[in-house]
Amino acid sequence: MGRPKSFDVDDVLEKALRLFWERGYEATSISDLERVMGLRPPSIYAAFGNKETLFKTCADRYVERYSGYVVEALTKEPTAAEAVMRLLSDTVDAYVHDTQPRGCLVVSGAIHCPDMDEGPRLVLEQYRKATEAAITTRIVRGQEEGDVPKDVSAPMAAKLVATVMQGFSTQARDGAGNEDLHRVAKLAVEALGLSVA
Amino acid sequence: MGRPKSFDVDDVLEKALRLFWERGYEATSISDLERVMGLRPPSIYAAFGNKETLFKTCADRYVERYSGYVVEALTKEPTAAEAVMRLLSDTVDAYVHDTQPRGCLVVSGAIHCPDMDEGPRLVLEQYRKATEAAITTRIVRGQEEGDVPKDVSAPMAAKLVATVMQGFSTQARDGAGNEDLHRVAKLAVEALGLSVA
DNA sequence: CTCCTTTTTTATCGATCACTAAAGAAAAAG
DNA sequence: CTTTTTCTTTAGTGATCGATAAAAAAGGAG
Repeated sequence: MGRPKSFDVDDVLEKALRLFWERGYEATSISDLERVMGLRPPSIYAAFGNKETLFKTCADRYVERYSGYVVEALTKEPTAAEAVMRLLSDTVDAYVHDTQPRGCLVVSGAIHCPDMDEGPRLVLEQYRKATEAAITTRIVRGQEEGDVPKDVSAPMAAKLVATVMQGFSTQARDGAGNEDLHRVAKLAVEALGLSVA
Repeated sequence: MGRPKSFDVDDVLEKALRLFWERGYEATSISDLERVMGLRPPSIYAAFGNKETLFKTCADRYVERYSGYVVEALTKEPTAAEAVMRLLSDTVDAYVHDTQPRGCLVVSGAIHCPDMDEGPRLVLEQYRKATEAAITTRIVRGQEEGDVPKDVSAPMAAKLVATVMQGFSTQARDGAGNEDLHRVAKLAVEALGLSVA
């Protein structure tokens, strides 16, 4: 019962996500969000709490809707080398894409926040670390299955992959071309030495 | 003639630089700068213009005082492979250092600014691109001098190195250890295939 | 000393920040 | 219909943003 919402929650959330993605947490004001969401402040606060909880909701949405390729790449390929190659390749396509803001919300969305130990920055940091951990797990699996040499340090190889992904976000925002970054991704994987022989 | 300044310009500039380095351009307020510089607003504005020009002055200072290792690494080593190895190694030491803020001001100091086409963000972007260009130049030189295979794409190899450096800034801010990043740097260089045979 | 220049201090400025109280409007329930 | 519930609109809150006007203070020049 009661008066029904005049807007579609999913729709306005997508618009907020796009703005946070483009401008980052701190540089996006409630006033900016009002404009793109087409809502007055009380509607925003009633529906999403406050700016920080709205951002967290958007971050979760980003991971669900725009980062699916990470798990996809790490689970759908037969070898760790192929998984990592696909991961980096799909990352490039996600970061340099005509219909999306450049770069990654998780990497570049909240670098500097007043409090390092809580808030948006920490949420994204946890997502970054979860990604790196997932890569480590995939490489370890490769070693168990025999497609990755045992002398490779899975955590360090994974950290290099994560580092390259994070660097790609800056590169994408600086205007790097899709094709160039694909070549860089290929170079990076070759240097990893993940394939046996 | 006239009343002499009550503060040392170099000294307060260093303090402003450290704060921008730690918190980034947008998250650092004039009020914060007042506190660490020990100055009242009119003194800051009279000496440094406004917040944006103060940041640019700090960015220039950062490059001069804390990024000297880049040119050093690219000019003082006999081969491109050694130059790149030293560059990444010194980058790790610069980004994870007990007496300095973690990460890089040029990479992480101004990700999101209202105007993409001017202001702090653009200044840092230009520094990032200058670094990548310098790496390219060094690798090309290696090819001319015969220590880098001719079939390597210098621009792409340089972009990978720049990407890893940029990723290191995020890694450093996320708490990665100095030793771990050194291992990652070594991995990255090995994968580059810059050495002939 | 007095004058002149520059810097300091004090006290703000208007704009914008994130956020909200209160009243009006739109639906379902009775 | 009236009542109840929920949402939207209007209009603002105090706090902080970057930046400044005006006056007091500290030096050198004469």
